[in-house]
Amino acid sequence: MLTADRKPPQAPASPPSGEAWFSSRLSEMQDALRDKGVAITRKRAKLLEVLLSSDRHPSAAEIHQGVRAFYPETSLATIYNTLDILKETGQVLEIEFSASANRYDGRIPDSHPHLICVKCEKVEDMDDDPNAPAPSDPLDRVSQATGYHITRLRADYYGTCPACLSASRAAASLPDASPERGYA
Amino acid sequence: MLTADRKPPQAPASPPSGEAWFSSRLSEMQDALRDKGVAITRKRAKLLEVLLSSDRHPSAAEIHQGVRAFYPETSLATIYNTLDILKETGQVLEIEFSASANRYDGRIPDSHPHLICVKCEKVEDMDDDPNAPAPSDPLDRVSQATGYHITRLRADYYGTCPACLSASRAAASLPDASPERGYA
DNA sequence: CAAGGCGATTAGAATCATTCTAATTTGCCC
DNA sequence: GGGCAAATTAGAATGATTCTAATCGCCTTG
Repeated sequence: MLTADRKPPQAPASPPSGEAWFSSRLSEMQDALRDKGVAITRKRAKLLEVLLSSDRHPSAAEIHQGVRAFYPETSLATIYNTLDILKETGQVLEIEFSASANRYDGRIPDSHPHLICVKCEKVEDMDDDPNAPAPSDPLDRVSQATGYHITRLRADYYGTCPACLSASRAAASLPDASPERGYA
Repeated sequence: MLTADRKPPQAPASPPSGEAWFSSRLSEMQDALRDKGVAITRKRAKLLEVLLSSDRHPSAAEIHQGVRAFYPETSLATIYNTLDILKETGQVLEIEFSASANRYDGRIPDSHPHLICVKCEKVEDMDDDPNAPAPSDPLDRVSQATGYHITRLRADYYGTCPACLSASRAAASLPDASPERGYA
């Protein structure tokens, strides 16, 4: 269910709302950009607004349109560029799809489960803790709780494997280790 | 449920192995193709073998190489084509990435968690039930259990949202509903 | 106010996995 | 052996994302 309150860590927040939340989250993102040493231009500021104003986890193209409503000269490159910075600073969560455009969550940038409609491509936040006790099949449980007909759970843990960890430790002493391309 | 042989939860799963397992799984896939009414050609048979022989969750290009070792004339289109059929029949799990090639799991085609190294792009099965009781932060828990340094959990539920469900129900009576593109 | 510098921005080209297309081949049924 | 549908192919098309090289805007300093 999509409940509506502050929760302990790991239980992602519900659809956040309210002017107070909005501006505090906005400052957070702006601070992160400032800390990174990049300018908060008008277009970037508008991008943040667009990102926080939508609960539909917009794609880069949708954000582009939103910003262009105010600054028609904005190019897609600027959107991607800024999203990259936000990703680096952990201020936006990128939800990857290979068959369609990636979607971005600026409201709740920490890992949290989503409900993804395979028909209309809606992406919603879910307040379910995937590690909560499971009385029954999780697909059924979530189906009942949400009204979706859930057919698949994607639960993947991203990190650095033991081999790569020791490789980087080695690289820390000896300079010039193998430069590895990853999913980071 | 996730694997045939029971393992203590929360370890990197040892891949299924053994000749018995291999041929039974192979028959399963072949039967699924037959049921679908498609021919099991030599190239397709080889593709299945390649898929089951690797525990690295190969990409389409890697599968292509594997098949080409035996049938050098094989084109990538055939690989994608056959993978599509396998996806439709639920015989292969596609793990989507937007920044690099998708990966395919033919050994365990049902939803299950993966460990994904963001450096070397290794993809491993994990025998963890994400709905098991969580004594602590799941990222820490999985890190300790696996030796990975886990930084992100992607936990997304795919299904059909209530609105699309009633739309299809309507479409069942009245013909000609809106044809919706999705993540299916 | 002028010059210099540097990050931000731009348009368009490049990339790359995946899908499509139209033509060709294969294998099976009669 | 001829015919036919399915399988396969090479190569073109697609589409999101990234890259590139040039330009812009703005701040600082003299």
